[in-house]
Amino acid sequence: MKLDERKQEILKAIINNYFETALPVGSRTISKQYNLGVSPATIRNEMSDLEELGFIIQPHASAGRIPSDKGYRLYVDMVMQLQKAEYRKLVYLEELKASAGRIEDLLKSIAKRLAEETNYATLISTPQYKKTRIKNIQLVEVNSQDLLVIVVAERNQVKDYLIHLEQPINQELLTRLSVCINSELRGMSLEDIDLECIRRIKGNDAQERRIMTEVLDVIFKAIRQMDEADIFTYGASNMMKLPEFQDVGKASSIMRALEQEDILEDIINTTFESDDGNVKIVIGEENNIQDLKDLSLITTSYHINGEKAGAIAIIGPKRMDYENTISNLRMLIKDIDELLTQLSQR
Amino acid sequence: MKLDERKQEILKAIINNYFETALPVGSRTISKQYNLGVSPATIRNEMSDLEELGFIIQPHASAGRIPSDKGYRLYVDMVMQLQKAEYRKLVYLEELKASAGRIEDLLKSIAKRLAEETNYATLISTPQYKKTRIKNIQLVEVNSQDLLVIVVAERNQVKDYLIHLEQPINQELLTRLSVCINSELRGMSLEDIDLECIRRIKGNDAQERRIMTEVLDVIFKAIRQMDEADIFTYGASNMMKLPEFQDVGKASSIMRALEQEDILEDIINTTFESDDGNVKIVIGEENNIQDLKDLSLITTSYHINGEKAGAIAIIGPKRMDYENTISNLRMLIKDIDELLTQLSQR
DNA sequence: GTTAGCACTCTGACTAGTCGAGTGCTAACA
DNA sequence: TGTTAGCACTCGACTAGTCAGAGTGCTAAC
Repeated sequence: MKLDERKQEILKAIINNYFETALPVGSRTISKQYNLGVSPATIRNEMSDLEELGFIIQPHASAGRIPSDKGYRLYVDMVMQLQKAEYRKLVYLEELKASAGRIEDLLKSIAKRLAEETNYATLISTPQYKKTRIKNIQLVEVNSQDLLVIVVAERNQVKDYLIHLEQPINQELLTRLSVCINSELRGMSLEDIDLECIRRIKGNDAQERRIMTEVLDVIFKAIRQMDEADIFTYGASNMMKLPEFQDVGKASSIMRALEQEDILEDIINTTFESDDGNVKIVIGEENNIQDLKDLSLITTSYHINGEKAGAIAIIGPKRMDYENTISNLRMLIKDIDELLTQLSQR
Repeated sequence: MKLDERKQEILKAIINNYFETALPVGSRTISKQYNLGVSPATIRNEMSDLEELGFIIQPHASAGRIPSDKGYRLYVDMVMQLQKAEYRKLVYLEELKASAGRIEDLLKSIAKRLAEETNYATLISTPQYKKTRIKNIQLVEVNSQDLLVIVVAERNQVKDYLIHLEQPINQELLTRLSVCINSELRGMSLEDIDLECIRRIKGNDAQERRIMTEVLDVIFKAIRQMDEADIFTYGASNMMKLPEFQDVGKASSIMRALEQEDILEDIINTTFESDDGNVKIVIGEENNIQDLKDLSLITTSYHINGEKAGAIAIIGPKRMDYENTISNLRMLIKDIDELLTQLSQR
């Protein structure tokens, strides 16, 4: 059996109608509301075929039809093809840019704003870098016994730690230690640093060894933190307004899923790894997370200095407004990459 | 009418039973399950009195009774009085202490852990200080045109910003600027700094003015960020497991409330302001947040260096396990204050 | 002051019936 | 051969009625 033009039209009509009502769609409704020039009976025959082809599902014997994941997929692919790359700058970005100084804050604001605008849930990861390289390490004397260690790494990421020392220090000692650390560690990532290198840094003097041990400790901690990404969610409760989640069991399992870090990480990682610079759509069971089988994800990665750095996901019902959401995200990602790159180079 | 001993017993029985079942409690149930030595009829009379006194409510004509906010309040006050200060160290604190380096991370872990252990929702604010005072400002040259500004403030809080400059700088210039800034700003809080002071810092040299303008900008930003507190929630979806929130409308309004920043801020601020070193309980409509009228809050403040710094709240149903939760929180707060003080002094 | 008894009320579960929306199948039509 | 009208059938949603159970308030008796 072939999916001819009329079948496609009918499928589109079913999906469109279901998108509006969240209710199974019958043959009579379609015949009346979309003038395809055929009677309900004919449409019934076609619908029977569509069901056989796997594009629609009948929840029970005398109900109308609803789209299957395969049906949604076909529809979404059609939408994506048709969509022209009409570009308009997102107004709120300018606003956010002005208020945010840090990359992380900007990303959070964007996700929050996106959740408000779309009325879906959003997910965002802070930049995740593997093997961040050390650029520069500064040791600064705060008091005579308080030492500030500042680690500057690639992309101008900065972390600092305050160390309280047993014995007093002086600037001359610090300068010497600083030169030594920098000459050994500059350009290194965490896994480049071996025991031999650590031995060389620590040196032989007992007092210096004590200080260096503490300093190295916080340097490693800093780099480890830079390598890691955080994930934030917004607008999860938007899901509970939707008619398809009026069942407490369903709503509850969704809310729980959106609180579970491993699930969120899974979404972000999958997006991140399959990055090809485009917006991706995952419908229902296409992702393998059971608790999210009634949801769709629209995901994309963002980039800093042309390198992929993190991911954004919009989570909504399967009948979500793909067209608008996708185009929103497309535009966003275009501007955001530029903005983040600026921020990281400042 | 007086609340004599038997009435109290019956009230306690009603509350206890309601705590277990979340269902209205009838006179017969009480007579059977708690041997008070009187018949259901007598209990009915007493219940009628209790209702008149405002401690219990009858949801509808032929249902049993449920506690009113006033009834809960009486019960909670009794529990709080009885509770002996049996102190046991919370095991997980040691664990968390080991893994966390930053105050913020430690607080987050605690809130997360608390949500898991209690099966309620938790809320935590990062330390909020008003009028944070500047302790020390460092200007560090990263590259010839990149300047790192490090602001060290009271309680050893550190914030850093990287500034990209139009013209190159040298260490000698930086040292001069640094001395000038520190002599003017040390010990100041944001509101102490006036225009006159800013004028003095900026000086007369055009080049220096340009640099100083940018530097001051990020210093103000840093202090403003230190004064602000962030709020984090965990375990909100725990609420949806409870029988009293099986109604989607209720569940949804609760989830929405727990996402709204102003509501969370309200809870934290109220707790923070009424701090007297003790655990506080807010039952139902005792707080003036409509969306939380079906919930109770158990709240407390935590302290750093003996000064109140932030707040923790546990949010659960009105029939939550006050006794255990309170004693948990009491123990936690005892250890946590110490731990945070340690972390802030290191 | 306590209790037994009774009439009453409300809820929830169950049943039966009706209505409307929808289907599939068949036979007739163009 | 594709399209359509007609018809029997199915299912879910709604309504009304019944019934048992849990609970109450009131009264009279202990």
